[in-house]
Amino acid sequence: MEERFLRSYDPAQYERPSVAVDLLLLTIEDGQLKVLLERRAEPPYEGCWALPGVFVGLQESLETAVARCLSEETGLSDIFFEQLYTWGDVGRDPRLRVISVSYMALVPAVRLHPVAGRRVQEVGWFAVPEALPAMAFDHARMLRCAVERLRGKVDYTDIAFHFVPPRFTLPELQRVYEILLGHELYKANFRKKILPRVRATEKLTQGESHRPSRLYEYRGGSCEEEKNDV
Amino acid sequence: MEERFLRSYDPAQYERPSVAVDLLLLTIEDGQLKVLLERRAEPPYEGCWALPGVFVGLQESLETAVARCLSEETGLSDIFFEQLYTWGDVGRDPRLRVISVSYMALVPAVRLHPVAGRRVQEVGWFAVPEALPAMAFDHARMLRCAVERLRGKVDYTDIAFHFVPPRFTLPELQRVYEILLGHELYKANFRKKILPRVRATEKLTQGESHRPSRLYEYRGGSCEEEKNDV
DNA sequence: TAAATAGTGTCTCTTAGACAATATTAT
DNA sequence: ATAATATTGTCTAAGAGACACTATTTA
Repeated sequence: MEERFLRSYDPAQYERPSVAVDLLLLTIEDGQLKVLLERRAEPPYEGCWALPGVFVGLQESLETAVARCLSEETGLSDIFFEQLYTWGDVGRDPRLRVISVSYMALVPAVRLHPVAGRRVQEVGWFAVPEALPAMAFDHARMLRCAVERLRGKVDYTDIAFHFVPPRFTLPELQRVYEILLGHELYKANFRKKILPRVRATEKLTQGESHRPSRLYEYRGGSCEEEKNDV
Repeated sequence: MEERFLRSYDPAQYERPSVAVDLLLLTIEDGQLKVLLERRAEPPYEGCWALPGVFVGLQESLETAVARCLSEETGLSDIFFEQLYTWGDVGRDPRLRVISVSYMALVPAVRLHPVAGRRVQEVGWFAVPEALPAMAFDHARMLRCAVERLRGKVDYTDIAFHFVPPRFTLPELQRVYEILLGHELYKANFRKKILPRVRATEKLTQGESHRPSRLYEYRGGSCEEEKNDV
């Protein structure tokens, strides 16, 4: 009853938590799923690695905050992302109350090569879950949650396409699926499943000492959201 | 770069949004999916219907806030709920910046009968989507999102079990599935699919002028989270 | 022509979907 | 017996999984 009154009366005057967005920036490189982490320069969790994140300004949407964070980390502004989960335990940050909205962002490794991030801190890409360092706050749990969600969506959505460039070969895409699912797939079956969702181009790969592979494009529009361009 | 500095320095001193939880409290009654709404007594959206919700206190977790809200609305403390999505557009509340974490709560209709809610305002159960009134804020969108999520989870989780009491008949459960999915199912196939997930009891239904139906219990532990007891 | 990878044809087996038949209660 | 609903058996069709075969490039 009191809270009711509180709510309708003047919630603005009560103390509020801080709100942040935290980023699960994922890519696939060297046959592994990798996540971007930053080393913390001061307490708490000094020296630990943490997910990139920013506080949400009073005049910006969650998506704008995510785009801002992505731009800082990669220099890119058209990376696909989607909201995952909001973490609000009282003690998750020992300094102050922070409610954190986590987002998963997926990017093809080739787009990252000239690492154009304007980051000051030390950053690194870590293989998941093989090569993860000690992580700050509840970020290890966030990561597990993200990977679980990603794995779950691989079979019934086209989310895996976000890990390959606009033109890709089917063997290349198959490797992405295999890495995400954690087991090998049969070429023939994979192609039967994927072919309706892609469009063949005229081009073939070149320069390798074996039969070249045809390049395909995503046919789009089917079951996955588009890139969150800004 | 500025935001980085801001973040690591002292985020506490900057203005913060308010954080609320909003509740999609759903049940199945009279062959329809229904949602609980409250009529707003003052602006904005005076007279419109809105989802129940509360502001998140500085010392309570999101789940605690949800349980508090559920208790106010129903008098119950062991209703299943799960987080859906966090809505953070700048203008979604014309008064002040509110970031809202929406939760879906599912309850069997029989538990609601002696409506023990301690609500002051006018509340009502509305059939979705047939009998929805004009809704405040972005709550209509929240509802669509919730129903979509619910429908999507019906086939690959046991979420539908939350709409039936601990002991239920298979025809009863089948009706829940049919309402959620929006189409009829074949008895024989439904039973084949469900039987591994339930445990038969010794009891049968009584008092109807036809063959009685066996009561079953959910075998649990398989693929769905448990109730969020408090 | 050998090595290496790309791409295709086809068989099997599981399972979802459809329908028919039988069972058990009250009137 | 009849009405009404519960419960079971079985056929079919579609799709996932497995494997063998063919194709095309460079060295």
